[in-house]
Amino acid sequence: MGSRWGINRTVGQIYALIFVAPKPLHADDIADALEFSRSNVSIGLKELQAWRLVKLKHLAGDRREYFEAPQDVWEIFKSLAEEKRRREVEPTLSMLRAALVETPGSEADAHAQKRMQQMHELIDLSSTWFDDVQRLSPETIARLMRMGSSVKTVLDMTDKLKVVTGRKTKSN
Amino acid sequence: MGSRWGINRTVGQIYALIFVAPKPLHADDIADALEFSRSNVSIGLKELQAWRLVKLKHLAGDRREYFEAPQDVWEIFKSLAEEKRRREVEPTLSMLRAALVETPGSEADAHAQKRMQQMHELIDLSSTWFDDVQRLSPETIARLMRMGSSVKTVLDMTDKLKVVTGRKTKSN
DNA sequence: TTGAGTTTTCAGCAATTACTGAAAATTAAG
DNA sequence: CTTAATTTTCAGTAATTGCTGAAAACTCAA
Repeated sequence: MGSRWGINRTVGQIYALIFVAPKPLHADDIADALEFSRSNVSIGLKELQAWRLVKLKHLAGDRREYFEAPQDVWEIFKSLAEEKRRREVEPTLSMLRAALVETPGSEADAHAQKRMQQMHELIDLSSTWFDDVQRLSPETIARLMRMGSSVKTVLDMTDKLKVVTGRKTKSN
Repeated sequence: MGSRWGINRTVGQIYALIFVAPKPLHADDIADALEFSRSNVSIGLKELQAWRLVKLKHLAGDRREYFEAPQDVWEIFKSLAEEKRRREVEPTLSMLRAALVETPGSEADAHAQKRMQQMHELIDLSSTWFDDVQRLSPETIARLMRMGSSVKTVLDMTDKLKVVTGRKTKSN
């Protein structure tokens, strides 16, 4: 289920187990529950740590390493998005930028650059936007989301207000 | 580059070529340009059609099938999101729902359900929201995005207005 | 209806990715 | 320092996924 987030099946299973568990787990718990080899679990946990999806906990009087998932699901979502951005989005943007500074050698090249420019703009805009939104309080985000498409009405209303009071709109 | 959208390397390359090309291409063009076997290209194109990322075009006086990418990048983004939703998000939500109607057999089960409930809410909320936003005009979306986090100010302002005029807010 | 041009299918091979067990490394208590 | 508990590494193997060429199927013009 949902192995399309850049992590593979087993790592996903390990994460799911940690996510639903009522208390932190250690590697043997996991290997035991899922019937994976101990080494497989070790690698999986490393990967989950790299994605910052699990937190390492040391329990008093126990040398073993315990892992747990953040309690707040929105937190999880943010980590995932951040890592995905760092690993995939940013490298893509860099490559596009590199291609855009080349001098086009033909009509076709020039056209390709135009297309890459469009793609760059879209990706850049979305990721910057996501970054911004991420910084809002969870409540504000929830409010924004619950509004759905009626956000348009609010934007329109705001524009009108600004016109009336003689202020310039931010957009355009 | 960006093979994490659920399509593999070769399919990605095929798409990139079609995307930047100034005019529609046919399968042999692609096989030739990328040095893939004809069958590989055929399969790749099938997949791109399934994702609705390329459009089939029949050119007059030529029996071959030509393919091109939508001109509007936002269109591309929407197709991708829609398909991803249909293929990954919806099945995930169904599985979560199925797990949520089970009667928990233990404390641990009950806790697991609580967690799954949280996850379901988050995913459901985000995907419904995306659906809603998708229906806005490209300009409205662009405006919303360019606003970034200052959208909060607008929401706050709106709330105030509603209080003054005695109307209930939509949120909460 | 035939056949040339074109696309699709698929069995077999290649490449990649994932998993295991055993051994090595690390860690902390005694 | 030693030792036992624990984690990590890694070579070998298993499983999965991707690619190819050849043959089959399709399609349209004549």
